[in-house]
Amino acid sequence: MTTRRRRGEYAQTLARRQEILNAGLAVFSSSGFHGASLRDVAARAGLSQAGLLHHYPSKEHLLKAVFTWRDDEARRQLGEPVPDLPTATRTREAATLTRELVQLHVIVSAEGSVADHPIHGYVLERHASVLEMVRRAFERAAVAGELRRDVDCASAARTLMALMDGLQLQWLLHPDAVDIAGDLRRCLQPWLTVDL
Amino acid sequence: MTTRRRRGEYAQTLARRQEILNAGLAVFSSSGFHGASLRDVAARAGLSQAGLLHHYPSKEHLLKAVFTWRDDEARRQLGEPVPDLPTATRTREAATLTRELVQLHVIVSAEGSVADHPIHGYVLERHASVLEMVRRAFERAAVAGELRRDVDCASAARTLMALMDGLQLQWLLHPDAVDIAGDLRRCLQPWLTVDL
DNA sequence: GTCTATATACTGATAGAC
DNA sequence: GTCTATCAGTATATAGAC
Repeated sequence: MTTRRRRGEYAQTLARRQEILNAGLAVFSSSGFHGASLRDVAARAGLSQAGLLHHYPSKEHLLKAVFTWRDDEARRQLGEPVPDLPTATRTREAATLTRELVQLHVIVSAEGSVADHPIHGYVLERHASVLEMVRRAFERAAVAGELRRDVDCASAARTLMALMDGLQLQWLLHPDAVDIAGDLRRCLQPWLTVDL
Repeated sequence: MTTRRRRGEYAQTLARRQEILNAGLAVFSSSGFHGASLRDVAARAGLSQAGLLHHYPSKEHLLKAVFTWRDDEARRQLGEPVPDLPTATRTREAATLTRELVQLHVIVSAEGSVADHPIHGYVLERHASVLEMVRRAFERAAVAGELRRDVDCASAARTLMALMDGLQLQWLLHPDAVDIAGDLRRCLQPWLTVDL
């Protein structure tokens, strides 16, 4: 659909929007949606607030753009389709936590849990989809005989996801007093028939 | 120190402040600190914004007042001093979750994880103190022989707390698709030598 | 203790020149 | 595509009458 564009112009616009997204990430991740100001984002991206609104017509549009950009990026990084449990765990352990990204996730998820928040639907949807992905990973582990028979996949998925969310918050508060990978392993291990 | 006050006046002021705290809880819990407005709080408490500021001289003071009020209440309800692990778990299970309270905790904890947030220090402090309380509960369980020898109390405490935080967020998003008590039990059980 | 009125600042969004 | 200028709305906080 967007084929046959004059190369130079398009690339420049894309680059500009990327700058804006980066700036938006920085601001939203430290102030949430309500606390953020478009002028602040614009200043960081090196253009005026009106200039910003040319690319993203409202604050809500911008937040959604930042969010979907990061989600797609994360999905791309984790790899599609759904990886198996040990691989996913190892990938998670290897990934360096970026304060900005973790804060965006934690703050916007919390804000978005309220029904009338502009991004509520999106947060809901994403949560369900990630949960489903994790559940499928557990089910595949079960089929592969890596999971103890008495473990319920849905419950395990909920637990694992809750744990990750909680640990990320802890890491934000006390980056050095936390052992995410270790705590995850120790919580998961009793459910498995194989070593993590 | 605050003895010998004329009863009537004092009680009336206290009641007024309590109304304001209730209103503040309602507003802060659905909009966080940044999204909340003092006019909104004042309106719900049935007085003007200037009237509100007479009792709590700034937005920050009000948030702190709401927060400490709720914390004290929670501590009082859970019982001091630190209860043992099975008792605490059972109390937790019995406590009905109030959307307002859970949201206040989740949203303000998330917002407060940022260093320059007005309540950052408070969130940090409270997190550490709760974590310490849970750790002590595990250590007492260990002494009582209720804990498996290979379980590290600090790690278990972090994990349990992270799990609680994460499950509360999940409950906000999908109140019916969650089994907090069950998930908690299934996660804790492998560490214990007794049945929960 | 509560009010009205107000100071001051910042918000998101729009209009229109270039 | 970017800007300046501006609008209308809202924010917290203060001043001072009652």
